[in-house]
Parts: sequence; C-alpha cells; structure tokens
Amino acid sequence: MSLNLAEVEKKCEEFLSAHDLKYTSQRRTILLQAFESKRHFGAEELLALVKKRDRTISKATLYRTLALFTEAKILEEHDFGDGHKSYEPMIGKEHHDHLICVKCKAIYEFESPQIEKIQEAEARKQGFQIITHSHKLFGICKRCR
Amino acid sequence: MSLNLAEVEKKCEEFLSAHDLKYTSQRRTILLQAFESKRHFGAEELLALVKKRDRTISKATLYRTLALFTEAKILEEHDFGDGHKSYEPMIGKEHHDHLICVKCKAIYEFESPQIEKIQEAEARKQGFQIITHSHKLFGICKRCR
DNA sequence: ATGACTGCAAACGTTTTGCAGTACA
DNA sequence: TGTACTGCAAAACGTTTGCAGTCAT
Repeated sequence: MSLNLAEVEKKCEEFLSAHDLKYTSQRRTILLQAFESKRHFGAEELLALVKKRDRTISKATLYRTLALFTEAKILEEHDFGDGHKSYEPMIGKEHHDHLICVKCKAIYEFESPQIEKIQEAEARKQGFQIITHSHKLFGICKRCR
Repeated sequence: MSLNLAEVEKKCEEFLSAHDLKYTSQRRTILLQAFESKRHFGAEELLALVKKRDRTISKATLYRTLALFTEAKILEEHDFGDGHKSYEPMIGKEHHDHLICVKCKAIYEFESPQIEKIQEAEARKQGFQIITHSHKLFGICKRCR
C-alpha cells in the first residue's frame, strides 16, 4: 500500500484534534504500520508488526486504537468468518465489497454501482433507510480452482 | 413459524440416517424448539427455551447440534454483528438476504434475482467461483424512523 | 454390541476492562 | 496543569473440547 503517508497522518490528526483527542506516539506507530501492512489484517497480526517498531505497545492500546480508527473511518472493520475481526485502511479508498477465497483466504474486491442501486430500491420498498452494508462472496478464486 | 413440523422432522431424520447419525431426544427437542421460535435466534437464547422442555440438555449439546443442523442445511448461520452467531430455520424457505435495523435489531428479508445475477457476473469477471454469499443492509427500519 | 452421543467442567481465542501511573496539548 | 492515554493483568464473552459414562440402532 503505497499511499501518501503524510496525508494519512494529516487526516488522522484532523480527526483527533476535532474530537479533543491526542496524537500519541503509540497511535502514530499503529497508524503507520496499518497503512504499510497488507490490505487486510487482524489485530494480533498487526500487533506483532507494531511491536517490532515499539515493543512496549500493549495489546490493550492496539485494540483501543483499532476501535478508534474504525470510528474515525480511517479503518474499516470486516468479518470474513475467520473467528476474528479484520481491518482495512480506508483513507484514499472508495467503498467496495469483497470476494473471499475459502481455500487460500485471499481477499479480492469488487464494486457495482448497479447492485448498490438495486439494493437501495429494495430497502426503500420496505421503508428501510440504509446506513451501511456488507456484501461478501465466498468461494474459490482463480488461482485455487 | 407455523410450518409442518412433521415434515421438518422427516427431513432431519433423513439427513441423520443418511450419515449414520442418531435421532436423539435432545436433537428432537432442539429441532422442534428451533422451528417454533422466532425466525432468528442466538444459541443462548435457544438454550433457555430448550431447557424449559428438557432442563438436562447441556450447552455443549446445543452448540454441537446447531453446528450439525447448519451443516445439514436445516439451519442457516448468520452474523448480524451482535457479537454472537444467529440461526435461522431453513427447511421450506428460499434463499434470501437481510436488512438489519440498528435501532430495534429487527431483521427483515429481501431477495433480488437481479442482484444475484450481477454478483455472479462480477465474480466471473475475476475468475471466482461463488459457493455462498452474505449480503446485509444495516440501517433504520420503517418503524424506527 | 458398538459406535455415536451426552453432560460436565475446563479450556479456548479474541476482545474488553479496572486500575494506577504517564504524557500530550 | 489537567484530562486523555497508557501498560498490565485479569476478566469477559461466546464457543469448543476432553473425558467418562450413556443410549440409539
């Protein structure tokens, strides 16, 4: 993920100061590691990487920070059915949905304005106002077939 | 859920005997309670109801039975983001997706052959073979707006 | 008879929390 | 300076497992 990390930090600092929260060294370390990691990662996986940069960062802080960044929409939280939550850096990314390979666990992305339009109509049909949605396709990817 | 319980039992017995498994009194109690409960329920919630019929049924058996029935496609397992799995009786029901009200937690259903067709095309585009999918819309329902 | 099934209690893996001390704005 | 933040350890949560005994076929 080669994205302008300066911009990522700026976005994060903006959110924090707007909410009277602090940009601590732990939050910075976690933020940078998250945006340099692979696209999707779990908490323990990220913790291991973060600890290489700063071995004093605790599990508690990591989990608290993931929750905070999710609320800030810096990260997005997913459940790919692995028994733990997955996170995805979202700054500079558009909304998309996922294909999950049940064999190799690889995550692919797809995006369909057409589907979004239909699901919006389905919701409206029932007087339902969509806030978010989650659309996942589980199956076998190209490389595993 | 007023469905022919005799038919439900028959389906279940068929699956069990086809796999050399046994139709125990515990499995029967759980099956019947599942199909008489509300459409979507969690394990602990079902356990409480099941215990009213047979107080000796254990948590372990309940969880093992839910897993078994899910494999048999008697039940379907969902994650509505409540921190626990939800189950839905599927005998005599067609596939459908869900709308979840984030306020009152009510579950509504929708179904769109059109969406299924597009998602199939999106998957094919990436050489991906879909096995199952999960499509959930989170928002505010008619009654909560 | 025999293998599947059960209840019990303990273990599990992930995530959350209370607390006393630390550090950012 | 003061409140947000931290690490630690313990707890919490839903779920799973090992085991010794029981039951359906």
